[in-house]
Amino acid sequence: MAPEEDETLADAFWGVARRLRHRSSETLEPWDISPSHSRALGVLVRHGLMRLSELSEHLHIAARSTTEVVDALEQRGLVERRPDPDDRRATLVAVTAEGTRTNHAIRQARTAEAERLFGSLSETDRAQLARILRKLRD
Amino acid sequence: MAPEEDETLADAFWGVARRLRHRSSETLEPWDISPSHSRALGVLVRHGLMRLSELSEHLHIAARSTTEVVDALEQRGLVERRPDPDDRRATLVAVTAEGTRTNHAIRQARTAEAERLFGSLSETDRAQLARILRKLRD
DNA sequence: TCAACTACTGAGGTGCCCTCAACATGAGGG
DNA sequence: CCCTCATGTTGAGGGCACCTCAGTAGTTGA
Repeated sequence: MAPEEDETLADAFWGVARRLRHRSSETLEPWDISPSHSRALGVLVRHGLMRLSELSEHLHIAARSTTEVVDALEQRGLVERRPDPDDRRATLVAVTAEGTRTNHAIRQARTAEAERLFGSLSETDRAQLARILRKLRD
Repeated sequence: MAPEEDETLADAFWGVARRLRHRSSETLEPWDISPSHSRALGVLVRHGLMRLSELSEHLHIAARSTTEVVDALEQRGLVERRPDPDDRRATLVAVTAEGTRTNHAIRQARTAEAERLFGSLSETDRAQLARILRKLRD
């Protein structure tokens, strides 16, 4: 049967990932922010104030990596760290006004970007893709 | 209507990519080889002897990056460099016997891996996904 | 009070790419 | 024949997105 074809599924995936990475870095260039950072910003805007550990869970990355992401966003003035009044071990991350504005701008730009990359697909293909990806990620 | 949903398409993509990376590194652990290196090995086995520059094109990466990939494969004895008799600027990359064997073993393991990750999908979903990914990558 | 646990971060590392510039070789023209 | 320009590869250096391991400050329960 053709086991090689299943195999190329992963390869095809990486091929698309590469293109997507290129596109994203172009799109985000004006804000000097990386895709993963903008993702974190999005989570923070949607869910509001939270601890670093909580953010880690949302992003599915290690706590240590979250420190770096927050460092970058803080350096750009998009978020700020605050002590948690309830637990002095913890640090809360809050989005600044600037962060909220930037997030909006980025969302718009990324919608346009998705248009360009995923635009070659039909509506139904796009819906299929979204559905399948979510299933894989559950 | 709901532009945010299109936006998450890219995010969903990265979520799956993360899982795929984890799985792959587990699967490939016995051979101490990375996904991208195994991809290169696959290309070389399928298409035979070729120049570094040609390999770059197949992989869609910069020539300089190909140098690194070949370095790694050569270090593990899976490929070897040979001078190109027709052009002394060029270097040919050839798969060794060990490389061919390893490639076979890896293909089998990766098929099993795909089974685990993509196994939650129906046959038709898998076919859809493969088709859509190839369209996005063309 | 003390041991066990939790939240965060410094240090250091890996994978997978990139650009820029150097270097040798090759091909074509004056 | 030499000079220039193009081509093939690689050294140097960088960036992003992650990781683990170990350490510190703070908390909680017996």
